[in-house]
Amino acid sequence: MAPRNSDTKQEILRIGMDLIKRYGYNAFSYADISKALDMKNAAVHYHFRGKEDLLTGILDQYLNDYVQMGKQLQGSGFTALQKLEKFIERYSVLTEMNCICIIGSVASDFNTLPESVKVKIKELVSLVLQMVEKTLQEGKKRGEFHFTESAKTQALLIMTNLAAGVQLSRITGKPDYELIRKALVRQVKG
Amino acid sequence: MAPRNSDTKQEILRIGMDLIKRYGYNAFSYADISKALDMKNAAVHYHFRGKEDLLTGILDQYLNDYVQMGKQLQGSGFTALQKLEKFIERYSVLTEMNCICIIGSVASDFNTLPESVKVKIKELVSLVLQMVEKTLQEGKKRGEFHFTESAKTQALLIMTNLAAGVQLSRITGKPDYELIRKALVRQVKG
DNA sequence: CCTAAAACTTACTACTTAGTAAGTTTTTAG
DNA sequence: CTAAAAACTTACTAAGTAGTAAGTTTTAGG
Repeated sequence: MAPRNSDTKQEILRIGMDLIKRYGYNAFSYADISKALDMKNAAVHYHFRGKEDLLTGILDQYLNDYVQMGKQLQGSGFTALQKLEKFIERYSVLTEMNCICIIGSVASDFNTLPESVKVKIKELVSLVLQMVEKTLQEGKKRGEFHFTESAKTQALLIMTNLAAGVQLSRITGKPDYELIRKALVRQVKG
Repeated sequence: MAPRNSDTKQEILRIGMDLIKRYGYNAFSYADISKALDMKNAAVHYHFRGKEDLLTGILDQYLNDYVQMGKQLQGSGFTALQKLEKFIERYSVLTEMNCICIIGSVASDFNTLPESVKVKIKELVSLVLQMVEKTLQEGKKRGEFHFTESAKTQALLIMTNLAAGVQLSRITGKPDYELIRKALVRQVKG
């Protein structure tokens, strides 16, 4: 079913990430992945010893993606607003795909995860929050943003609006996500 | 382990709700409930034919609780701010218990749920949103609140701040929830 | 006390889960 | 061409999953 050309390990990570965003970590199995790639579950175990290792791999790649995005945006000539909108766009895409964000997904399953993964998630969330906070600070300095809360608090507000926005809109419909998205941009613009 | 005096059906609902808030719908089993009540899994099946019926029962009770709270607050002499704070308090308690809200929990598992349950969740979320929206409108009319967004949009912002606030603070720590809580109150006060 | 319904337990089924050991095919490098 | 490492498949296991049928205990009402 899936193209067998490219790196299998990468394919597994891709499928796994999609399943987490679509159904949640505790709702998918090795069988789901192996079926999607038209192989046996033992093949998945060959690349990732256990589900813990798989989740770790998925989180690592997600974290890496963010760092990559951060580097790309750094000194790119983009305004702070453009940077924020690139961040928001990720959530818009999720909404369109009927998915929720990885962070929101693993946050729900958090208490069922092993300690090593919990630590990784903490790192990931902290990194994302710091990136948003930094962009907000930059925007305020440049006179693009005029929010009154601290940059950290405003970053928390934005993160929660987006993370729960995709969750909620999956239930009540996409227009609600759009209302949230537009409102939070107005909020930071002041 | 649990007291066997009161209604078992109610006890099952209580345990089930706790498990959903703590671990998520797809992360608990009938065995978890029966063990907690020191009985056999078949006894749980006696009260709730399947997991779908159980979730429906839990959602019904949750919805009922909200309607009850709504009636209690209606014409109670409480200010709009006090009503809003009573709503927020529910999330503060969740944070303290290391739990997330039912809505956020089932939102993550939404795509794995049967259609009948999805409909019920939609009703539940709509009701909660309407309650918040109504309180916001009342507060604005009475000069307590001064937010600039529409009451519906502001209700969405508050709901997402709180729902994802408890999720995020379970990862990054309770202080982050407090930052969000205080900021959103400032936001509606204007 | 007696009966009948309610609330269970016992004992099971069929299926799915993560995970593994051993063997086979494919790819790669000398 | 060949050896060996990488990437698999086959064929399992042990545990957990929801769910059920039949039998037993408990409870409540006449």
